[in-house]
Amino acid sequence: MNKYIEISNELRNHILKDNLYHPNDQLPCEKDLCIQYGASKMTIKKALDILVDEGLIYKKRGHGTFVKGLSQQQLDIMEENLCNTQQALTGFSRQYAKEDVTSTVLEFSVIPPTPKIASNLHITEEDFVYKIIRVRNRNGVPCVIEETYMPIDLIPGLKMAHLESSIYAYIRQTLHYEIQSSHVRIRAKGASEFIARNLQLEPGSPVAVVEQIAFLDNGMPFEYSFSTHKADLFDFSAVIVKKIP
Amino acid sequence: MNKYIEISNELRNHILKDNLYHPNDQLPCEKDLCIQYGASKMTIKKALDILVDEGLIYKKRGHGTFVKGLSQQQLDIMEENLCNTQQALTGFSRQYAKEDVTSTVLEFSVIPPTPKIASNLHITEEDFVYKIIRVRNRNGVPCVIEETYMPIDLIPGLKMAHLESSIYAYIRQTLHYEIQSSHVRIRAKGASEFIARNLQLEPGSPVAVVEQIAFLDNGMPFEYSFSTHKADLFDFSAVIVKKIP
DNA sequence: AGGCATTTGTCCGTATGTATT
DNA sequence: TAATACATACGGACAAATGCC
Repeated sequence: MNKYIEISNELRNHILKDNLYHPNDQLPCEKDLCIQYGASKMTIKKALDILVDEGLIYKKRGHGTFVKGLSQQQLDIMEENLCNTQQALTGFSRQYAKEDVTSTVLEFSVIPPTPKIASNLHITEEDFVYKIIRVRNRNGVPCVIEETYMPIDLIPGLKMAHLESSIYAYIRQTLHYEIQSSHVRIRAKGASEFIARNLQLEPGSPVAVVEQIAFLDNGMPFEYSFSTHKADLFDFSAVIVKKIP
Repeated sequence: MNKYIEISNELRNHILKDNLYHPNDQLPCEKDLCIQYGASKMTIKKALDILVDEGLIYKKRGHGTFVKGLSQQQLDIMEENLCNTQQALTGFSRQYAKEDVTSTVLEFSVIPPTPKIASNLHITEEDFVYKIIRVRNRNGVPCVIEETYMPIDLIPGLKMAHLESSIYAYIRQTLHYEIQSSHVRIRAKGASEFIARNLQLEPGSPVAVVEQIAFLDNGMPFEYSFSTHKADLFDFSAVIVKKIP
């Protein structure tokens, strides 16, 4: 593992687990951290900047580096979520790996894409896409319904069995692609009759919809999806840090 | 302005506005960019890494740097949102600066905080907080209702007039504090009777709730708020980029 | 399969700038 | 003013991944 990753992991643990650094504590200055970790200033800076981006600490020029005044609840959320943010890129099955996850496939077909789908998947309307509609159950309870489109050229050989377990595992392990990033858009709405029926809700009940475009590490969008979550099971966290002073 | 910010701004414009670099295009290699911009490798790398974080480009070691296969719609969203993500830290009035924004103050009082509020604002239950409930109107239409708590010690002298315009402007311009970051949590639910009445909705209609803790550049949380958005006016975008290979 | 050139990644050292106390 | 601490920028050495021959 890289040095700056290791240092940032260690410092993060000191804040979130070891209780070595508490909210509002000042961290050792960069020079001391250099000595402590036998690293250069750039390496320490890089390690600290990761924690700044994660929302754990802040730095003030001429002053020092400090832990933010975070509540225990926030610390807990962050401990759970820091990996989770990354796990958004590992698919539903991995995200809830500890729980009993099953899928009910409602539709699995190959169709020509609508203009919107073609555009977002960066293909033409003459290409074909898989259309997949799945209900995801956690511990036997339906909680998300996913409508997914993927270019067949990019993800060849997709079978029903993959849908019932994890498409992401197929992409990673069989096709040897890596997922690089994902652009999400979150909205709320009332459940349609179709959604309501499959999530065991009343029509019009509040649901959260995550529109996602996911990219492979070759820059191509390979998945365009709409995940509709039961409102009371949906919880999305994010940290926004000011970059430009 | 810093060199790496300028370079990254220029490259971003080449992608989003000048149409100089298109989706899937390869950018010049770092060495060439060094020559082109008269900058060192580290500076170019830093500029490019900003665009990677923003979700515009990706890099492959031993191969090069490329624009992602983004749709025009995505490019539009990003052009609008790249500033917006940062503007989440400037408050509602700034965010919708082009539109006619008004506020209706429903409650403005000073109360002792509940345990949850005290914890998230990192104060004791013996401190006091402002409690503010405001309806925000865009072009005369109520679209968000905000329930806000702020420690009176941190934000002294807050008056009704500030609530009717912008609290953030007061904090920045009068108290000379800067907002450093904000932790948000997004959920969906059905509107309560109170929410429904004030947003001119039917009770139970879907709404999006943003729970936010905002931090000053001294590390202290100064605002704990719940913003309830009319579902059809709520739209949140985010980019998730895989950091660890 | 092996070797080579290309390209980005990591890490170090150093110098200078800027904000705070 | 001086000391402190983080920020920017440069250059160089070596490592690791990729594509091509």
